[in-house]
Amino acid sequence: MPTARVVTLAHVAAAAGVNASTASKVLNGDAAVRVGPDTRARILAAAKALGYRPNALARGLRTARSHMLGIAVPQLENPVFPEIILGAETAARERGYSLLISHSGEADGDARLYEALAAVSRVDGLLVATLEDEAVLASALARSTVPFVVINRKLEGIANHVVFDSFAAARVATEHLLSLGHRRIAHLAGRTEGYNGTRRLAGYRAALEAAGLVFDPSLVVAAGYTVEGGEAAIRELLGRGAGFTGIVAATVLTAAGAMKVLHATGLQLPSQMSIVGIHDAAIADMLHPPLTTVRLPLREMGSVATHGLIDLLEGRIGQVECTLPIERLVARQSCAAPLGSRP
Amino acid sequence: MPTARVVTLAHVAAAAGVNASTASKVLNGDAAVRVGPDTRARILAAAKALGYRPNALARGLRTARSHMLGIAVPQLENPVFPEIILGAETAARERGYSLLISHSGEADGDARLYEALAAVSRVDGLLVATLEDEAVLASALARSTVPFVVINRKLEGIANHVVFDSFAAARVATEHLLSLGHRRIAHLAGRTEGYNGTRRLAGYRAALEAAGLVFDPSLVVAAGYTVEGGEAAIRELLGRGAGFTGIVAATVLTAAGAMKVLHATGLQLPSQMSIVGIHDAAIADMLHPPLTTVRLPLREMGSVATHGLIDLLEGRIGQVECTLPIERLVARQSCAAPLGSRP
DNA sequence: CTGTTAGCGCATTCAT
DNA sequence: ATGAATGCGCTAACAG
Repeated sequence: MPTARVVTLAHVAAAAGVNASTASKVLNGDAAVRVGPDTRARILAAAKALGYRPNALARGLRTARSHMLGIAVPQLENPVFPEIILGAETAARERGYSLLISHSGEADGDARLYEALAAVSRVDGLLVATLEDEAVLASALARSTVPFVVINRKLEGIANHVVFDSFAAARVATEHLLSLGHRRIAHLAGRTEGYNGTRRLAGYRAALEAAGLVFDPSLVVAAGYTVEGGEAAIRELLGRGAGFTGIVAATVLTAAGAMKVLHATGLQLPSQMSIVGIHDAAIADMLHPPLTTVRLPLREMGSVATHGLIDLLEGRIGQVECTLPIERLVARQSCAAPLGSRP
Repeated sequence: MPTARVVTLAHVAAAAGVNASTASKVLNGDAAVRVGPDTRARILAAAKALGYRPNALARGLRTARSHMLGIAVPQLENPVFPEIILGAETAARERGYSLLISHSGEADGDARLYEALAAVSRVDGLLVATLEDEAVLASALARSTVPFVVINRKLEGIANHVVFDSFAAARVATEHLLSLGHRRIAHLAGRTEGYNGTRRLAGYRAALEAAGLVFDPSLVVAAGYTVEGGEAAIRELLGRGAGFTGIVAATVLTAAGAMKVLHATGLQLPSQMSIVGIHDAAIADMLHPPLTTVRLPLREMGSVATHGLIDLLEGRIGQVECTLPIERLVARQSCAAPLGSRP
């Protein structure tokens, strides 16, 4: 497999009749270099004519900057992660960086996770969007030799992070149901220990209390972030016999799982049961009925984290701490006024 | 931002009291080197003790192999691509390669696409899963300086590709409906010019004809590969008034779009209309009713393409040409016997 | 204004 | 069985 003829800086310099270092300065737009306009033109012309492409490896070796970023995600099945990656990849490209992907899979135990992170070697920095247990993640990250920004959660003792306002997301979702007249609203929570889980639960509760309702723990079930979790949780809730007419689901997958069970139960959506999901994934609009959601700035989260990481790397800033506002509620057909309310 | 102390080969060599070149040979398991067992042990121990990690950039510069692969995908919104990426990333990691991601977005025109590919510079090879027009893609690829494998389509004049059996996928889907007693089966086709589109159409038609039915062009509409395309196509079909009781949808997104319209129309699924989708994405099970699908070897396609590309790179093989069999039909609740059939 | 020199970290001849 | 020397392609000091 003969690699195609590769044009090096030396070729360009030779063609332009200058020294390689001069060509390097000109091509890199080194501001501190004063060079004759004709020389500059010759170099540029030669580079273009020869189709010169700098060797990123050599440059990286010399400058100790690979211009590559790694992103660690737990999985690709949940649409949350492709969205984050999309934002990250776009931002990275804008800034002249490439994005190396690594999915940690079912990594448990920090050694395994650390391996996944280390596999993303030769990167200048790391974007971390995994779902590990706090302690495990912190321990793995403590060994990192490069700067990193944590996406989608705040970690005790770790400065750099970009999150969105999970509290507001749940509050807005709950308020929507409240405004429709619902008074008994259940919450299919995420992981009630995690950052997002606790914030969402708090947002749900705050909305309830602001409306003068009392928080009823029997209306809350931890459902995780999967379809199966949603199914199990709604069954549990239904089994408890604690009447409710609306549901705030922690994610769109949780909502989908709940809807499967509700359909099986024969309950009519939205007339007999309303549901709001948090995360406006494409699937929300494919569910039946189309799911009302809170649109989350996931792409933006990836993008902001990436710009922040690069700024960090380049010494422009010292820290990345950002909480993005949620976008808005997207009303579809999964919510209606509760049955009992006046018509 | 002081980069953490970095251990080089020289450090290891010094610690072991040997020359760097010796350490290099031992650490790389160079077979042609005979080295004293104690020396070898000392080197290995020193490397481990110091936590030596070879500098991938330096190694790449020296060997002219970056051990990085690029994957170009058109988008991340369609779950097809994350699945392919997952397979590719896993395979790459198994072989000691990293995966650099690049989404070409709405690239049209080969210059733009070429830029996207070139952005994935510094890679040893390229995995190409874009959706471009044949000519555009071929023209962009012609400029590639590295070997590539095309995923999910065959291209005129381009040898290396990994596809799945699109013909069989559509045939199996159609046969399922046939076996249930359907006789008027519509096809929401993909892009009827593309590789997959034509193969699927052919598979659909073959199944029909094998069952002694005549192919009716008025039952086929090009729907592309999006939800909106599915919606438009089913409306078109319904508008034609050509009666049918079953639908073979080119993708799960197409099927989801069709189902939205069918629900809006008030048709009962599956009692009044059956539907099968091609591609067993996670969403299939979240639709209502859960969608019967043909499971496609997407992850495997990514994995096989990646192994093939690496084999190509390493000179183990000369060509990658592979058509993967489909996995199987996954029956859910979107199909039933047609109304007219005996009970 | 431009050229010279040096070296990033590694793998690879070729000598011992 | 090991070491010395060389250079991959590039950029950064420093000369001139």
